[in-house]
Amino acid sequence: MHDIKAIAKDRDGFVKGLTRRGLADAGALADSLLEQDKVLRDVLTRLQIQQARRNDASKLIGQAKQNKDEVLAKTLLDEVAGLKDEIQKGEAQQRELEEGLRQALAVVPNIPAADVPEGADERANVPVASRAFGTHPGINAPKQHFEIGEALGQMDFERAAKVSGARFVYLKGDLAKLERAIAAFMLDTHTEKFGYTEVSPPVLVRDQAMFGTGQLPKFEEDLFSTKASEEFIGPEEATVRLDSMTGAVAVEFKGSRAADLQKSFKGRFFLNRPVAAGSTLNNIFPVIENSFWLIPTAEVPLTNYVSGEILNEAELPLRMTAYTPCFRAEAGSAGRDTRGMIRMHQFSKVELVSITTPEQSPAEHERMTDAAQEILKKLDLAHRVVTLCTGDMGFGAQKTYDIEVWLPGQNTYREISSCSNCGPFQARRMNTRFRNAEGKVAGAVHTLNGSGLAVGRTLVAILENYQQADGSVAIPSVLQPYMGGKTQISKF
RNA sequence: GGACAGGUGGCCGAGUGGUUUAAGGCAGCGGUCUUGAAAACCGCCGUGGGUGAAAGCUCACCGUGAGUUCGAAUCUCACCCUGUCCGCCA
Repeated sequence: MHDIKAIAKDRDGFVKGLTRRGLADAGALADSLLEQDKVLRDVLTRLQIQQARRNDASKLIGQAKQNKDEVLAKTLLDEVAGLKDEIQKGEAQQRELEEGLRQALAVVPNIPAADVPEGADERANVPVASRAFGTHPGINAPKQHFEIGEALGQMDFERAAKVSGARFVYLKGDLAKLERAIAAFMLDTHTEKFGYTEVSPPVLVRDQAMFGTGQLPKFEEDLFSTKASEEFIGPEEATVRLDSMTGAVAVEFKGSRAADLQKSFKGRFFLNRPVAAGSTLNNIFPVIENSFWLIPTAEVPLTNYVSGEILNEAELPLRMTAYTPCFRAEAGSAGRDTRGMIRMHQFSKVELVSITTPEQSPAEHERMTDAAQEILKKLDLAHRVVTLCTGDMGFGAQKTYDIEVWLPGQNTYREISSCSNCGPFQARRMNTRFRNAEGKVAGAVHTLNGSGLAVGRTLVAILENYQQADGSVAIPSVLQPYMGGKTQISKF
């Protein structure tokens, strides 16, 4: 989330940054935001003058009543009689304008860092030569990971489809154990070598956490949700109208939790008998769903760990790592990567999150990328690193490195990690700040996140890079201790 | 899921409609005293916003949101969270 004051101070920088990202009308957006802010401040200024007058008068009324001076009290009461209405109107206006501005700001993506290359899509990403590692293994007629896994009898997509549908998998035997070994190896490396604290976080979270890291409100269709409970809203809290011409149904919520209800209303109704077009609809009720979200990445619970807090600079950087399942709806990916384990509705990942100061964050970003690469180096898997161009970066990122591992079976590099510096963007959404050495609040922290690494794709990479001519798969030496000393995986 | 009790500054804690501008204490910072320290004493000590060149003036915030009132930490309603007991449960 952007700071409106920062936009006001540097409108051109804001417009230039968003234009670099590919936004067509950044100038108009900036003007609209600044205009909304101006209107809000005008309302505030007027309202506060009225509030100050009311406060003074109320104090005097209190004194007068204590002195039994009913005449003076009455005079003062008459004086402020009209003020109450105006103040309430002003407060309502303030709420509305603040909410409007907040909503408008909530969907604006982060500004790319100055050293991010400009471009429209992944073709404009720029390799980081100094971070390239390894050589492609010479494998004769390499197989793809699902061919290898299925031939081993330890990877089963058909049964997963029977039970859960497309984009799920069963791993069995040594492959199931290998997944666990990979995760344990990653966690041990990050905690022991890089000082990350291992965390086992919640994987179901509230709206507010998803808002904090930027998945909501814009990317709801990528998420899965649970239905924790549902509620039928009666006529005291909702009015339902059916348009007799178009048949369109309109719902208006009222009462003290109207705003919450509006937010939780997903367009479902409960009917206790058929209704005809007309004005009164007493037998149709809106259904409110109270739900949790399934995390698409552990970035969400790890980053939100510090939401709403003021941290001491001395305790930064905060480094956390977690091994969790991740759930993604993959809306809009229909037909892409349909075979194999590359794109799943459920996969596991070891995540890295750092909370730092603005001064530290660029260095921390490099360090985090080092930590992620260290895993691939120890596994001796060839890979390259690219700096994402402005058009390919995620919503909350100001700079992102993708790590792409070589997959002989696919004869290509595939993303296995994405390390992003989000700057103060998420911290502002979460309201996480820090106190400097002098004890003064010194603004929003910077947040960073990166995969360290995607466990499923790491397993894919091992299968394809360590495949043997006889159909077995060699186990990388660093994983052998985690596999009970085994050196290879074979059919049985 | 049921019953009850709670939620006040970094922490503890007082406060049931009107000089509350949130008492008091602890911790922290500065000072006096001291050779130095401790003690004692004095002062400072929340966040965000509006306005302003600044000093300052001012508004909001006592779990969250709405409401009653000239005036709300205090009264009303809803929600969230915590604790204890009961029930269920890996």
